[in-house]
Amino acid sequence: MKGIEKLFEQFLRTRGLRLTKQREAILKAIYATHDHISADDLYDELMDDEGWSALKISRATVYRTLSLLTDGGFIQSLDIGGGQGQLYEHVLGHEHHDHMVCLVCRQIFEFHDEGLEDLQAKIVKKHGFKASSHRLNVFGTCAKCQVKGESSAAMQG
Amino acid sequence: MKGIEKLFEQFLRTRGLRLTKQREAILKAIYATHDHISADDLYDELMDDEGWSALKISRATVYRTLSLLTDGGFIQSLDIGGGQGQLYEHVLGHEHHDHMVCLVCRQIFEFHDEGLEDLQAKIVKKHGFKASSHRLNVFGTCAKCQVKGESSAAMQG
DNA sequence: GTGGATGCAAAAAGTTTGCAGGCGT
DNA sequence: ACGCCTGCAAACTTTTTGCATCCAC
Repeated sequence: MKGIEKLFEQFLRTRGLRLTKQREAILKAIYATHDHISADDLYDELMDDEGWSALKISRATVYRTLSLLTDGGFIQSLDIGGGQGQLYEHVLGHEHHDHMVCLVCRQIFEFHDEGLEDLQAKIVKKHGFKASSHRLNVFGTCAKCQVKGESSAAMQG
Repeated sequence: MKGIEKLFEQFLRTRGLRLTKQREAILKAIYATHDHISADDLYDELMDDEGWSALKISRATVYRTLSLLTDGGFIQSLDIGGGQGQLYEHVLGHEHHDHMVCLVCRQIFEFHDEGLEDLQAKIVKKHGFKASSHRLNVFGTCAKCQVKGESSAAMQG
């Protein structure tokens, strides 16, 4: 965690950018949650967490910093549809994974399979494409909601 | 193509909805292109194609119909990032595939691999998740842009 | 004729940008 | 002190919605 701040500072330095309190707070906040969070929710969280202090953070700065963090590879965004815009998650200390999105409860589950990654890489390469990243989102119903679904279906007849 | 219109009509009927000229035109337009198109571009295209006729179509109707078509499984949307909103593509007569997005030229390439589909399905099921659909987007550099990249890199260095 | 569908324009939601002043280096 | 960074508010983009009118059935 401290290491990440160091890395961020280095990243900024190499770009001739400055480490400000706002940027630090945003980095911390997004690394403090292990959820997939929207820019707006992150802003709200920062308002709560930082409310007691004199530190003020505007939405604009949140967006600007999020973009910066994405460039630096500290976070990545995903869009799970439903028109709520981008969700962000931190990358460091949280290796690559794919997502299963439950369409009933909107919860997001992560999974990872090395064999799948290898096969994907092989196929893409076969097409002459040089992959730098990928995003696999599976939509459906999670185990919990499948059970709930059955019981409510039974109630309906 | 005629068959698709029939299917759409049936779909509307089962929902107690009506087949209007606007809906027909939008369906045709999205099945006429084999590209991934945004709502706005589709709107523009409709304005051109239908400009000579008396048929008027508003953006609102485009969005409403796109949503209807997605519900009916006639089209599907994807978001390739870059904040240009959703892109749509037709589904019928155009079986499931994944996407490779070239970050240089922004072109989208489609591919499909049965083995990959099977493996994905197996893994997801293993997690107790019931998948209804999935979206795999691979980001990177297409073959053409790799070549271009090399030559421009050579120029710079 | 009736109720769903449309166009228009305003509203929403998410994100970006211009500018004057603040602050990290 | 320099000039990057920030907050603010306005602008922008994409999509949704309210309402009076229109038209498919």
